Amino acid sequence: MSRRGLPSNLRFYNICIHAFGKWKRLDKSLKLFAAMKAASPPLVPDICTYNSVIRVLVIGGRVADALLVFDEMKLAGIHPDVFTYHAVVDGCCKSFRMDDALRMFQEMRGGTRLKGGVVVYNSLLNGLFKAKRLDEACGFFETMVADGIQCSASTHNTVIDGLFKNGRAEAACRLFYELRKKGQLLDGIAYSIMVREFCKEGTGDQVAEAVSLVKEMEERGFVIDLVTVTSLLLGFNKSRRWDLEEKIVKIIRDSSVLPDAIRWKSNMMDALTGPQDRAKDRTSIFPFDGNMNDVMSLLNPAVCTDTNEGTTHNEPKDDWSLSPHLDHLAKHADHSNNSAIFTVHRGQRVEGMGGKTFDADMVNTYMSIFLAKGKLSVACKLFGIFTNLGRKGTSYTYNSLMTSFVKKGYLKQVWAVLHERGGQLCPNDIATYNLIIQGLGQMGKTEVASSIMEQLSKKGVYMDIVMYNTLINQLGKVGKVEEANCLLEQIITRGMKPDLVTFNTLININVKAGRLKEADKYLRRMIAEGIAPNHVTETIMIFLDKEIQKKKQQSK
DNA sequence: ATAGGGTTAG
Repeated sequence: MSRRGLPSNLRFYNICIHAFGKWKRLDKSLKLFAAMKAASPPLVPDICTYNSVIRVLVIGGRVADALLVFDEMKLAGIHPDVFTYHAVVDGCCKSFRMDDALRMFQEMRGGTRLKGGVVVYNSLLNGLFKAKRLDEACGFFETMVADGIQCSASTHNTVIDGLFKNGRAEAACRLFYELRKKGQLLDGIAYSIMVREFCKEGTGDQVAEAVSLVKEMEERGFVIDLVTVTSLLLGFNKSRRWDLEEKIVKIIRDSSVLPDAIRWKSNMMDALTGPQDRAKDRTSIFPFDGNMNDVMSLLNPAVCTDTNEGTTHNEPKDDWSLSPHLDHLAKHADHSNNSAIFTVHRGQRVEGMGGKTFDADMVNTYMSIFLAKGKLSVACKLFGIFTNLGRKGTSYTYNSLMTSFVKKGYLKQVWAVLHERGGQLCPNDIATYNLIIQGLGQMGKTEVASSIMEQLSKKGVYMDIVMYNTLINQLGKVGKVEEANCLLEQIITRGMKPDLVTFNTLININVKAGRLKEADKYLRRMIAEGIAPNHVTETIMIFLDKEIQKKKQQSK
């Protein structure tokens, strides 16, 4: 297509659609698309338009729609390029649609012979690890090498993190130390992952090891950012090694976030020792009367109103349009921000001191420390101080507060917090929904939790392994063991792999229900999957043993 | 334009 023939306006629209996507204003982007087509003379969407719209849909968590638009684009005779494939592959990976992601990837690599860069490979690699498909992830890593792709630091970080999260700590460490020996392709993030792992267990020795790694980071000139500092703070608190905190301040020469974080902490401690506002702890703002419709509408307006499904067929069809689905989306742009169920992006990235999120992230960190200690009212007070500052909480602030409320059975407070968020721009992230599922179980509303998951499933919304594990446990507790067992098959059907928690939960609920044979079956299956039992499994097995002994005694 | 902070099991 000749450059001269292109209306200059098209480029302008494309840039705006892309920009609004970054701000998570899906509605604005879609409206712009509609406006563009309605212009006179009408502008014809080009590859850049489609790439932008697809990216925007992915960012807004509307992966299913993004895939439909992707198909429409091909039907319209526009050939996807590497950017298009990158967007759809990335979207699929982030929403646990690994089979779709792999299919797209093969289409790109085999069918169109486009050569994707290392970024696409990294995206897929990360997705496979996140979906707990360890063997495939390792295999894919080899494919990458075979394809002649030059691994980047991100590749190694993804593999190190993926090995840790899949119970292969030893292999992860080996890779890290091997790369360190070679002195190549390791950056601050690799160190940060190692620091996190050493801090997680919280024994004094391990946290000391983490501190020495941070020292090495400093020597190598890597930035010790807020993510790393957060891991350290959690480690100091768990191990109670305050001497290490002092030590690390001395180690760090360059100005970094750590001194700021520690100063922030002492200011916060001062504020917290002031008079406690008990009323804030127990405000019952939410008039929860047991009406489950409220819960459903809170979860997802579209589930209740049915407006989205109904309109598709009643609309006058424009037979000439090459993008009917996208047109439909654009027409209903106003609702598009509400009907996104999850954001694909989980939390917000932290840029470091000076960034707007510093306070929010510090609150998050200390909130989880207080909550872990069961100091709910201190956490509430902290939350109050934070809200009075007039800042918007990131989703994690709410999530950690709600986790604790849910665990203590303060469901009213959970609803209050959710209502507070009602008018917010950003859709809740998946952790929030995991909490709701958990909360419903606490209220004895397992069947509601179950039906919500079923509806999400029907809508093609992605659910992560935590959500499944939570529901499996709840079904088991109310005696619906058979249904729980079925969920395992559903996990597999959806292209995910059950993890250690899934199997421990399944074994546990089957033991408790007296189904010893099934419990044994799941144990074997777990081992066959290459998942190593841990101390939780052991506890469950001891219980299983006792049950078997009891049975033998009875039969005598 | 990809990677790192927590959440699920006893």
